[in-house]
Amino acid sequence: MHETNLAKLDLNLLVALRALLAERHVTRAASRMGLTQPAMSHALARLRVVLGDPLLVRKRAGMTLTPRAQELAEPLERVLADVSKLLAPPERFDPARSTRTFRIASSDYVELVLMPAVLARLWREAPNVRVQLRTLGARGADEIDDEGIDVILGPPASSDADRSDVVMQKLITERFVCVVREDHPTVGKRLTLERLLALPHALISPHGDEQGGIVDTALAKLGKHRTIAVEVPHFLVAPFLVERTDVVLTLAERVARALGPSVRLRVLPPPPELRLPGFDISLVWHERHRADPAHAWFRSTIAAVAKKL
DNA sequence: TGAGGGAATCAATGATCACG
DNA sequence: CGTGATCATTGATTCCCTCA
Repeated sequence: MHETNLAKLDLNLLVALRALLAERHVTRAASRMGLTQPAMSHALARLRVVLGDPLLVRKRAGMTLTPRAQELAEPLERVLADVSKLLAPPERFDPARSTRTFRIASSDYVELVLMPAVLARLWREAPNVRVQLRTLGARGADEIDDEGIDVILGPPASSDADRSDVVMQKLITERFVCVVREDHPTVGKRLTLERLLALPHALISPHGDEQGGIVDTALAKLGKHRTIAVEVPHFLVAPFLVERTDVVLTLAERVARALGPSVRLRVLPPPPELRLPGFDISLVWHERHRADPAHAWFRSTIAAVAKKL
């Protein structure tokens, strides 16, 4: 048998071979494996066919190994040890010793609000793991097929519902607030709808979609319209524009909070009649990672941090 | 559900050795 | 040399699994 056909080979024969090589005795090899002596004799006969060698031959002192059998002993042990390792239950993930790299696709919103706390917690338990943050595109869960992305952190995309192989866990619910600069000349402690509409607006529009944002949708239901003076693609630039101008910006509450110390902003609840909906940030991953202990640990760490926010 | 194949067991045979 | 003991091999049968 030059071309080894593993599908046709009973790999258990290798276990029998190990017993035979160790015992040099068919009867004892049989009892070691819990077989009868003829069963082991048959196994030996099959091994002789497969390997094309007598393996054990009768001599005065009993059965002795052929040279081929002696050659086989050491690699056989190696192979069987590898097989045992392969079949053993997965090793438990040890955060303290892991040097794994985790890849996250997310937005600058998540990077600002979630990642500082996540990284702090992560490295407290696993000082040697590494994290790569990638910008989340508009394709939602489809991006976890790319370049080994472990998880997506962001609002669920509309296409995600089609994917049955993707798991989604809601982490935080976010509300919107309005911000103006702290010393804004015309805005006081409250923001009425009339005042809001009188102001120039900044719009955060990550994917540059034309139909405007959530605020515009809410206003349209009231038959109102606002003036968008400036449109920016990133969450984090907009507050700095607000700080130096008279524009009003509607953005996620936690971003406003996180920037509080470094940007002089006044945070105001949006006018209640606007009925602005909130949005969710979810943790999204592919089902294939379910049994991976490292991945599970990573997910639960993120979830635990998000719960505390 | 029944045919077919593979492996185990049972039973018998063959080979080797020790000992009188 | 003959005989009994021990162990491997062989053949028949049984059992179990798979697949049509």
